[in-house]
Amino acid sequence: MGHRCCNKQKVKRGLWSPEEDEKLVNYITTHGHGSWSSVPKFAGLKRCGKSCRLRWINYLRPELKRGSFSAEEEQIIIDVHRILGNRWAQIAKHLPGRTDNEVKNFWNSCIKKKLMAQGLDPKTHNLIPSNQRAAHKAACNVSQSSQQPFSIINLDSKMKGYSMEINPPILTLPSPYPSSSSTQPPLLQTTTSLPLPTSSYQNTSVIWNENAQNPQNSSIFPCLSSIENTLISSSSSTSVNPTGFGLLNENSFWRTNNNIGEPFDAAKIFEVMQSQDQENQPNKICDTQMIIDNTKGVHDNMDASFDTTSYDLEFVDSTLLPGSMCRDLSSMDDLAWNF
DNA sequence: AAGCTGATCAACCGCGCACTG
DNA sequence: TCAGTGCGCGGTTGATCAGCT
Repeated sequence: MGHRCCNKQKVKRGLWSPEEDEKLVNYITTHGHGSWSSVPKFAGLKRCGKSCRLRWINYLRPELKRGSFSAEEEQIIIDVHRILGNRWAQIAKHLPGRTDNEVKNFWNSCIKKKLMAQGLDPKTHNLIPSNQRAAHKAACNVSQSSQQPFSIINLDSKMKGYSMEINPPILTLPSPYPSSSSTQPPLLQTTTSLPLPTSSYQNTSVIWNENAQNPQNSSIFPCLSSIENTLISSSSSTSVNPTGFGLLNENSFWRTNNNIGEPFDAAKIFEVMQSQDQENQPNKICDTQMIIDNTKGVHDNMDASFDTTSYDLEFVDSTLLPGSMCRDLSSMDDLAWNF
């Protein structure tokens, strides 16, 4: 059974020969593909139009980048996948020269296993509950030592000790208050116990959670089991928080490279994002940080401001933060989840 | 050297959407 | 409004390769 577009004629299948490739390239470079269904006829190929299209898009296009994925590309895939899921074509748009097929294959053959080896659910990017993690680890027979660690959180020393929240997975770190302070939340005991990388926090978007500094308000994460419970409940949902923007409110501040501490303005954010998009920068807003004014709690608005069922995918896609979202699960197990 | 196994990747398949008459 | 057609996308398959025994 052939494709609907080429049922009438007998078409060749399987691997393309160099001669076929040459015919297709010659035809498309001189005439363009126009209607794909008519390409094989005019190009002198016994293939269906669909097959020609696929061959051109995935293999013959001159702008294609061949070779293995760079670490940066890998991180972009992870970041974008976390938000968009298996929308390979959308993900590939963030990787110039890469095809959806290539990205999909790379994900399935490589990234997926790495995430699983690190105790992450490749679908949700959340931690797999501890009782299921062992089974996952056994299932994916990948050597931890050979893994290039991902970063779910990159912090530098300036940020150590602050309470932050990432959603999802949600993670709260201790407050900036000295350990002697009575306001020290009963969360993690010391920040230095966290084996977090100390570089490139500029690529990490974080949400500061003032409530976490306040034991009275701190309904989240009083202990690890709560964290894990949160993660578990989060991972049981099929929805993901696309950007974390939902945590922002009017008391939030927005900072770009040239602009520090302006009041949060969604329209302005969108404007900046669009302008950056127009400049076709691969790392659209990598350098952008959301700085939350921690004079007011933002947690109260979390639930109301983020509707997992109604966010605009196009908007999300246009405002992605490649390399700027949750990072580093390399040490997630350690982080752990060792309490 | 031969056989086995897992990884990789090119290509196919089927579905859904958009467009057109 | 509806059927037909083409295209794009995501899931899956199968051929090939590399590493191991």
